[in-house]
Amino acid sequence: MIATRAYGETAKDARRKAILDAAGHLFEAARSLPTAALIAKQAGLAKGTVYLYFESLEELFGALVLDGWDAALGELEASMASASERGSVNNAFPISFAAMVETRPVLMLLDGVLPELKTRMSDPVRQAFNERLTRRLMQTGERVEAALQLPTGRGVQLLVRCHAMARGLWQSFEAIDPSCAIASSVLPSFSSELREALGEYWRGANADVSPSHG
Amino acid sequence: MIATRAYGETAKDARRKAILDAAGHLFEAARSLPTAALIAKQAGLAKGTVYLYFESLEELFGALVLDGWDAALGELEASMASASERGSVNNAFPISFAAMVETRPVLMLLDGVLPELKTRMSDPVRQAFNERLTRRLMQTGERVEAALQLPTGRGVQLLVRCHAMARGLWQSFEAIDPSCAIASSVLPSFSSELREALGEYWRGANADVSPSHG
Amino acid sequence: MIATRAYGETAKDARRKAILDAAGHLFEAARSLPTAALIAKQAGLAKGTVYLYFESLEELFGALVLDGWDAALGELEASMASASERGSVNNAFPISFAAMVETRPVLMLLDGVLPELKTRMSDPVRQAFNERLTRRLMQTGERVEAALQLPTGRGVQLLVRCHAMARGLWQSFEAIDPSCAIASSVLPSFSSELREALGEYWRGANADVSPSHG
Amino acid sequence: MIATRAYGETAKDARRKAILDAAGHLFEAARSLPTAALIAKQAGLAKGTVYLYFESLEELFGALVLDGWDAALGELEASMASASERGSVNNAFPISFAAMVETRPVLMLLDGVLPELKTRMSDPVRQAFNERLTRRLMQTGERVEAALQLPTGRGVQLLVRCHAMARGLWQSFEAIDPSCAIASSVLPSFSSELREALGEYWRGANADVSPSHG
DNA sequence: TATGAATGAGTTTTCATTCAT
DNA sequence: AATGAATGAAAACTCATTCAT
Repeated sequence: MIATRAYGETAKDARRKAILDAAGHLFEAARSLPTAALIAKQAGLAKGTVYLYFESLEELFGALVLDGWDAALGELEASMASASERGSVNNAFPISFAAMVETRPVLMLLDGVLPELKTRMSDPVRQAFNERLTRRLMQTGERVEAALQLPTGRGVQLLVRCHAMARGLWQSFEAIDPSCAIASSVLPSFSSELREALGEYWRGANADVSPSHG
Repeated sequence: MIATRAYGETAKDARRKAILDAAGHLFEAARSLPTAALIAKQAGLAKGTVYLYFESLEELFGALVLDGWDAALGELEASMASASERGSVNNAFPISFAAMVETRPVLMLLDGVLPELKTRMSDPVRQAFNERLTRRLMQTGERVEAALQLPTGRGVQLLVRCHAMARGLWQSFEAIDPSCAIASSVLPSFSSELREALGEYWRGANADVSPSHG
Repeated sequence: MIATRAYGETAKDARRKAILDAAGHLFEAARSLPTAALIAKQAGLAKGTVYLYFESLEELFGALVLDGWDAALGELEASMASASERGSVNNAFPISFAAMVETRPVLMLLDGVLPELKTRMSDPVRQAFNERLTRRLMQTGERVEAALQLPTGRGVQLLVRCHAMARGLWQSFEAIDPSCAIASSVLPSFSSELREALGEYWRGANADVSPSHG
Repeated sequence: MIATRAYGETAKDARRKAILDAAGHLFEAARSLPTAALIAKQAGLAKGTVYLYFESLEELFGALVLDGWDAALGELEASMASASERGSVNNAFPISFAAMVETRPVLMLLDGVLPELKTRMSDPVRQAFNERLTRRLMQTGERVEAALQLPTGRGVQLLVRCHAMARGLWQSFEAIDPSCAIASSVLPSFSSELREALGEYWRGANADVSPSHG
């Protein structure tokens, strides 16, 4: 019952990925950070092996967040690029963003535990995490600026604000208890809420400031 | 060194409040949920006494959140009412909201641990928590509707969306590591970000839909 | 299977003593520091209870050493005092010292793990340990000076040197493997070795320096 | 980055030596037994390779002790021999012994962990260790006897007793915490303590027993 | 010979909660 | 009502050793 050994960089990357997948699945199922023992079991490995690939659980979860956002932002960039080609850039961003979020509930779930998680990270781990995440966001920000012909810096700004809206709504809505959400009569579903709210924000963000007839 | 006994409802309420205060101070100082032992010590009581007033730590923290939002929303309602009297209702809401949030960092901090916290709540405790929070939000929503002459339901909606923006931005910015926040060059401070973002959202939310010249 | 509660200082002191006893017995039997789980079991308590009385295992073992030496040195002081009364002070010290050591093998055993133990102590725990041990030794040193009419400081010196001889011999001899000791033909038993070696040292320490006819 | 293979006895001995050196340096630096992984890294080898040269870590550390004492005793023998030629044998032994110890702090450090180490050795390893150490000591003992014209057996005896004094003093003094040692006012430094104590012992050990005027 | 990935037993410590006093 | 001693289930992480390559 000893796992096959991962020799070579490719195999090791794959194993690392497998561990992250295991952790992700468990987290999604339980909506709560899994233990090292559980992750190992799910990945078909021994507990110690997990620590061969990650220096601590916090680093592991950090990597999960980072990888998740990397993929999601990549998708977003692709959407923007193709929209840019078709000339229909206008409201593409909030729509693509909402789609991206809805496709990946794990990301929102992970965002929910991030504050708690960061608390427990060691200083260097947290620093590395923050830096990598920031860098990735800024990259997408630049792509957005290019696609929408926005001034420098405006891309990340929009990205961060849309993300904030999504994350905040998620936590109010579906975070833990979909059934007993806030005023389910008034605010029907996370999905429609998100689209509407992002739409409103986007409209305000792109309005000419001058003729503001509130 | 045995604490005076709290006879009668008033005395008991005061003691309950004292426990919550102790927990709140500790949480704010450490940015991490305090243990039962610590809370008791800070409140000058024995550990067991805490459990006379709260059935579990989760319930205690839930009450902390609820009380915090109750006070904050009360303030917000007052702001709206006075703005309404002065006739200057227009952008009063996002400004008051931002002010409210900035005055009470604990609330945002608490919001950060809420997902984790809810995970650990027992079902009935979580249900009660959700219900009370919802009810309180809807009450403020109605006041907002009255002050701004909005249709039914629109008040909570705006409230929830502004809250989402605030909570989401906070978590991106100041959650744990103010120094190493996201792209500090581009996105300077939580405070200014929040005001700007809420401003943009509010403009979009109140624009006539017809002449949308994006 | 819940242990009776130790209410009041006396009961708590007794329980603390019981835990130390349990640890001491286990250590003597296995000649290796017992785990927290084992100590608790031996003492008929839950693991967590041990940590109610000691902040860490290291502190516990430190207390074991301290208590052991306290008792042993007390005995030594008594011996010196009674010898002083009888006027037969001359070689009383090395003899009493040897007797003290032989009666208490645990002390020597503990001395053996002390370097290792100190390595693992936290700084404050180690500091406190060192200070208390030093203080205790100096107290006995003063008593020895009084009984033998020695100049100030000479008492601790003799104490430390005799202790060094005893500890060093023990570690060479019986530390772990009594059967396969060093040259069992030439150096028969720890006990006789110790008496002889201390006798030799004592003679040299009390010789007039002038007529040294080596 | 695969280490060159050690073909032939000489090459293998050299590699074995390199591993021991690595372990020794690490131990001296950290004052605590290094892990297999660390030793391997320091030696520029893979973990598995260490186990080609030593059947267990305990055996490795045992070898470290043995080699250390072998060198030290060799030096002592040389000192005695040269002192014997010059005719100035009288107090040469304690002086040479003290010098030997002071030059090699690692030895004392290793002595400190020996009890702990022996506890963990497997029976055969411990047996072999004890036997080799004994044999080496007896050899030096004989040389001492020859140089000082002592009766058979007296050499090891003196050797063991001086060693005991040194080891015991070291553990009281410098073992871990040089600053906070025992009564630093009364007992100034390990070095001077050792010389004085050995001097006293030596005088007592070589006094004629008959005219003992204590 | 050399490598280094995988193993998993083993340990300390924390802390919410209970309940005898 | 208040106390605080006792509980014991977790959980993270280490590290000597093995063995497939």
